[in-house]
Amino acid sequence: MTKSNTSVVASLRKLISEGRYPPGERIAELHVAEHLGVSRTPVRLAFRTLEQEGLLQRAGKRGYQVREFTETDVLCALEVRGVLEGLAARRLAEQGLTEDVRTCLAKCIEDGHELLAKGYLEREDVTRWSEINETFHVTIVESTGSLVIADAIGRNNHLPFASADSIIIDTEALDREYRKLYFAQLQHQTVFQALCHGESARAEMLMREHAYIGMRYGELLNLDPNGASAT
Amino acid sequence: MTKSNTSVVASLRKLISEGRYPPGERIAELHVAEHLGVSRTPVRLAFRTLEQEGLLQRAGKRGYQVREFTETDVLCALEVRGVLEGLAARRLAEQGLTEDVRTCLAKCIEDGHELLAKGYLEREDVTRWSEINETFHVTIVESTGSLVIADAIGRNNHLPFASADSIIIDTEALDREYRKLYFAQLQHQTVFQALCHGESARAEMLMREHAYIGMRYGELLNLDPNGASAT
DNA sequence: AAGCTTAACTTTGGATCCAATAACGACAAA
DNA sequence: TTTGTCGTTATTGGATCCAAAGTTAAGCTT
Repeated sequence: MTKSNTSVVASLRKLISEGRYPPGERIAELHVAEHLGVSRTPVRLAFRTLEQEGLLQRAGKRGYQVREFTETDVLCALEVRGVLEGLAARRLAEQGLTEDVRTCLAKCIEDGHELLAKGYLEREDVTRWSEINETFHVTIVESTGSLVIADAIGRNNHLPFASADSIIIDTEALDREYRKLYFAQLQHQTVFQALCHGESARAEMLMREHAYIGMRYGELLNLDPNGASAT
Repeated sequence: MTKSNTSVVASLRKLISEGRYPPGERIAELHVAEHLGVSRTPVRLAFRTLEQEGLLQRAGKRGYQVREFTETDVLCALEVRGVLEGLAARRLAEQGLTEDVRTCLAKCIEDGHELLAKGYLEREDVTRWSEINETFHVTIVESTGSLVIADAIGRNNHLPFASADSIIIDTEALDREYRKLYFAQLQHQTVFQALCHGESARAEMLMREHAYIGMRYGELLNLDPNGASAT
């Protein structure tokens, strides 16, 4: 059969998220290799990748085990993602917006509001939101010269989606977190919208209003540390 | 010789950051293997790890190349780190503080102010700051039940330190970014200090004052999206 | 019967071998 | 002289082999 290595990683990730290899369980190279019909070598490579992604962890000195995620872990991962996207959004805003970005954002905002009109996010809505999000993400990546932030987002992306299916999780809490993430993103887009129409003053006001993530980060140099401590 | 795999990763990372394998250059398994006196297998494993870390990237379909970082990439990575630490700090603050955390933070703040008293951060100061930071980081990790954020920070940690040495970078800009990061951290610690003394009102005031990262993130559900757009 | 020692088996890590393929170069034809 | 094609070479990916380390279990001793 001879699958390519990337597909081994994908297959293994899928197996784990499906619960075929339950969290906390030790995972043997040979077993996976036979299961996927490949040699041990690509499996070992896949293990390294999955370890870096955080889906696997070393079991003492001996092999790997599927990492256990608590509910807060998953929610944390979503929060990390939200914060990083906020950072990306801020940098994008600082750089200025090209025409492509504007049209893309307009579409995202439109779709977003439509999705938001529904009271409760169904599972398929989350998927759809994920697609919108993906577009938004790609736009940011392509506009931002630097790939570093995009990488950071990408690195943290697998976690919630891979593990949310495999663990018992309070769907209501998950939904709530998704909504938070979504609202945060909508706020970013709102700021962009203001920027698109050249209303920079209003954009800045919105940023302050939203305690825009990292907004004052660039101003930190002007702060007196002792003053900050004493104020 | 038979080095362990983790040491191969470390050695390779060191070689790259020393510029032995210049950015953008293609890097061959065999060459590295001979250079380190090991077989190709551990090198291949190391390549996967380094790829996930973002230090290597695929060169087309064929092999890897050392990733090139621009100055903004490195600064971006530091900014990512700052944002993530801000998030970690917020969660820690929400959870409440144990006695260990309090003493550790007190020490960090003391050392921090001392370091800050110097006008300009020397290279060795950056290292020292890095150590203080490490303590702070470990404390956060041990206190926070969830390892996810710590992972996220860890994943993005290699980049700036590994590449800052290997590329030509405006040291003044780097220093500026370090200072920003440091000030941001000091702000977090200031908030903690207030929390330590039970001055929750003042802590909250400081959070608002600093546009504390993610502070209002938990309040987003109360916002009317249309209202946010219209306000 | 309980605990310790030892031996067999399991499993990982490293090295080597083989196959596939992309890069490189040489040679020939236009 | 230039370009296209074919053949060689270099390099990666997968499979297999071997060694080392650990785990388990059985047997022996006290």
